[in-house]
Parts: sequence; structure tokens; C-alpha cells
Amino acid sequence: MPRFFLTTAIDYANGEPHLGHALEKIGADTIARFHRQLGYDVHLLIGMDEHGQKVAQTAEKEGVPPQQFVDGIADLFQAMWARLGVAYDQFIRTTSPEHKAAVARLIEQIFAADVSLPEPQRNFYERSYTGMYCVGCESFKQPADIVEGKCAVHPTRTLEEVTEHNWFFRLSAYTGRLKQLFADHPRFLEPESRRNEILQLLEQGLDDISASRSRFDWGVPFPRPLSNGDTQTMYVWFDALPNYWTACFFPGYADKAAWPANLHVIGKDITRFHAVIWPAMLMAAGEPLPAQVWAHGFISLGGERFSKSAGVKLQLAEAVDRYGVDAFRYYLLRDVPFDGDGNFSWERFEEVYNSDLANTLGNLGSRSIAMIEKYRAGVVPAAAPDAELFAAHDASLVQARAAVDGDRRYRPHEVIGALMDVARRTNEYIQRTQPWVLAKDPAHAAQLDSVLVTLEASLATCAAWLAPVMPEKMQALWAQLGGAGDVARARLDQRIDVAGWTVTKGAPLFPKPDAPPGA
RNA sequence: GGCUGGGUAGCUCAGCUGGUGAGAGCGCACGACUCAUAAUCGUGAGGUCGAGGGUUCGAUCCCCUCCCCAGCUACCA
Repeated sequence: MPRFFLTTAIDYANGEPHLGHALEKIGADTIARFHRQLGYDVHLLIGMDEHGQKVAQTAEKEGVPPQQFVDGIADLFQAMWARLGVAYDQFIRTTSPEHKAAVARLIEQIFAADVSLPEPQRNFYERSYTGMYCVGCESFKQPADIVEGKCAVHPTRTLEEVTEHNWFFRLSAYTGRLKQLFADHPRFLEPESRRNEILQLLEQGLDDISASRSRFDWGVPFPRPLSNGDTQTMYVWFDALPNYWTACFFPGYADKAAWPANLHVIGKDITRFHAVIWPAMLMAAGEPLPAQVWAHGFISLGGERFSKSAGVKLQLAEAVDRYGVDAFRYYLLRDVPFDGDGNFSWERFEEVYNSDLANTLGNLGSRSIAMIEKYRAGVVPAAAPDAELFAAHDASLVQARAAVDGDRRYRPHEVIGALMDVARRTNEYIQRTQPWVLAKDPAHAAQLDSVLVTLEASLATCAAWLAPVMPEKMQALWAQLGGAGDVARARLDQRIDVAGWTVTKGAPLFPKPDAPPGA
């Protein structure tokens, strides 16, 4: 069985999970579920990035030791993932001893490689760095961020010229190899818009980056002391990025999380770290590279750019409660293209819920199951589904497959679109064949059989293909259709044989909001 | 400022290397049907394909200029 090891960005532990986190995790979870149903041995890695100055500061503000603080945040995130049906296989935390040990190991691996290099080419070297430090931001400012000699964010404070002595990583040495990587593997970074940005960056040439910090200690100690004897803390990205690699050093995960990963799902804002720094680190360590990095877009709220203040406007719990988890997952994935940005609005949510879920899909289930019950006592006839209709369906499924496991990957919204085509086409088919007319004349029994199997088979296809998006609802549909066991085990690359299944009409799958529940 | 990607029906968007009448979904209007969650099916409304110019027998798709939007322009993550 082919492996499919995918990861999401580990979330920075200085706040509660919000809509942006949810989009990425639901997207990755759905991609993972699709692959499970396509016969891959899937490993989905998720986790928390828990080190760094900001986390330490936030913890201090809360008056809690940092470890205790991040423990609490991790609980919040895991509870949210459970709520959203994000079925990860491994949850990594950068504060765990296994991770810290493995990070040190990766760094040492780079030092080991350095031994054979002449000094001017070594990956890690010590260097003094002088920059303008803003006390308000507690960080160094780049020239572009400085306005009239002051930090743009804190114009009342004076910038201090500060010199730090750190470990540096010779990122500049990888410009050529990275260019080669992008040339040899055009799909290493997608979508294309993000790839273009990185190509431009590489064209400019890369600067070395610092790999350790002296100003705080909430992190992994850099494994080697400086020549002056000081031990510094690793720059958070040097601690965070390797999580994908350190995952396999946790007990029980040696095989499941074996490096390299097939896919890193990340947000477009951290493209550079994943498409430049991380590959360079791996090259330095002599490790294989991940097959692909996918940078998804952002979701805004009511047209406004997502921000901490905006985050208050939408409680995830509220969004989930309104129409249920699965409808929330569906809405996000359907309305936010995974290769671009999208917007969240309750108006759209309602439109999509009513139109796609209640009217098109839900009602298709209701009417089909009702007819099988009424005309055939609930037993699906042993006939062949309509060949012409299924030829059209199959064409849709080819598109769907391409959007998760082919040329168009990874675009769950296109999978959804293809399956809605299947549902709409099936509703159309009902209108065209008019089974209620066929039912009136026993002479048309065979024809009616054919129509009913076709409906059942179409619905089973929808249930199987949409299960990754809406696990619970599609399980319910599957059960109503009389499918055995778990819909999540239904293979997407095989035709589902529905002959002989016994349907059971239950409550509407997607009740209208104003309808009494269960009506 | 530089670079990248965009500006197509009320909304969200498809339109590969230029060519018979510019599309889909939603929304809207009208009609049909009754199996179904007042759901479904059909029809329609006719949008200067951002603006101007150019190349061409012919451009939404090629070139130039301009306007507008978004992103990137490196050590917060």
C-alpha cells in the first residue's frame, strides 16, 4: 500500500484556535481522508509550535509558567480538532522531550556534515549581527520597517543599535541548489502564485540567517556552545520546522512518520520558511526533501482581513453549532478555494447550506429512498445502473480524483463541485425518467428497477466521495442507503455495487434551519 | 518603488496553445411536475469579457499604455 504522509503547520501556541487554523486543519484532514479511501496508508501529522519569545511573554502576562501555559493551549487546540472532526494520526508538540532531542540530532547532523567542508563553506558559523532593535516590538527591525529612524509600530520609542553574537546558518549557499530544486521539480511548491514569489526571492539571492538567540531561553538549547562558552536558544524556526522530521522519533511512529513526508500543508504566509529554509536545512543535513509543499490561502471575515480583533467576531463554536460540524466543514471547503483566499459570511453559509446540502443533496437522498421504500419495499433491485448517466458521473469522478490525487491537487473545492454535479445530474435524471409514472404500470417494472438502482448507486457514490468532507453526515446517509459498515472504508476508485441493499428512510440529513428538528 | 497574480452576468467564479451564437453554480422571473426537506425539473433575463490603442482575415484569450484590487519585497510566527 502506498504511503501518504502529510503534515500541517504546527500552530503557534500564543492564542486560541480561530477560523484560519480551522480552515487549514479541515483541509488537510479532508485530503487525508480522501487518500485513505483511495487506498493510501495515510499519516496525518498535526501539532503545536510552543517555543519562542512571544509564547514566553504571553505566559508571563497570564502569570503562568510557560510549560503550563502551552499545555493549556494544546488542550484547547486538541479539543477544537476533536470538535471539528480533524482525525490526525499524530499530534506533535515542540516542548516534548522526543522533539527536543531529535532537533538537536538534526543540528548535529549538519555539524557532522560541516566537518568535511572548508571553514568558509560550513553551514553553521558564528557571527556578530548589528541591527536596530525596537524595545516595543522586542525584535530587530529591517530598514523597510523603519520610518524616520523610528519603528513604524512604536514611533514614540527610540530604536537601539544592538549587537548580538549568534550561530548563523549559511542559507546563501543554497540559492543555486534551491533554484535547481524548483527547476527539476516544478510542483515542489504549489500553487503557482506562491512558487513565483519564491522564484523571485531566489533570483535576488539569499542572505544567511541567524539560528540562535541570546535574548530569551524558552526554547531548545542550541546543541553547541559559542566559542565564548555561551549556550544560546535556537531560533524558533530551527526548532519548529524540524517537527516534520522529528515525528518519527516518537515511540511507535518510526514507520508511520518515516521521513520524508509527501506533503506539507501550510498557510501562504509561511511559504518562505517551508520552501526555502526548510529544504536548505534538509540539504545541509543530507536528508531527503518532502515531495511537495502546498500553500493554501486565507479566509477573511465579512470582507475584512482576518486578525486577532476580527477573530473575536466569530467564535468557532458558534459556527459549528449553527448547522453542525459537517455543514461547517462543507461550507469552508466548498467556498474557500484551497489555492486561494476566501471569505466567511453567514449569508453565504446559509445559501450554500440550503442550496447544496438541503435542496440538492439532502432532498435527493430523501426522494430516492422514499421511492425505493414505496415501490420496492426498501430493497434495491438487482439491476444495472443507467449506463449513460454513469458515464457522465464517471467523468465527474475523474475530475474529482484529479483534484485530490492528480494534476489539480490539492483542491477539495473542485472535488465538491464535481460531486454536486453528480447530485444535480441525478435530480435531473429523476425528472426525466419520472419513476412515479413508471410505478403506475407493472409493464414498466424492469425500467423502474433500473431507475431505482441508478438512484441508489448515485447516492452511494456521493456518500463515499463526500465522506472525507462530511464524515458524520455521509455515514448517516450511507446507513440510510443500507450500506454495510463504515463509509470511510468505501474505496473511491471502485464502483459500489448497491444491488440488494435495504434502505431506511430516516430524519432529513440537512434539515432547514426553520424546520423543527427531526421533522 | 520593484516583482507576481488578477479585474468575465446581481454574487462566487470556469474559459488550454486567438476563430461558428461568451459559460457554470447561486440569486431572480415565469412555467412544469408531485417521488421528495414548499424540495425538484425546464425556460429566461441578454454581461461594452477594467479603459484606450495595436497586431491579425478575426481577440475575452497576443503586444503596448493606463486605472483599480490582492500578494510578495526575508529572521513575530
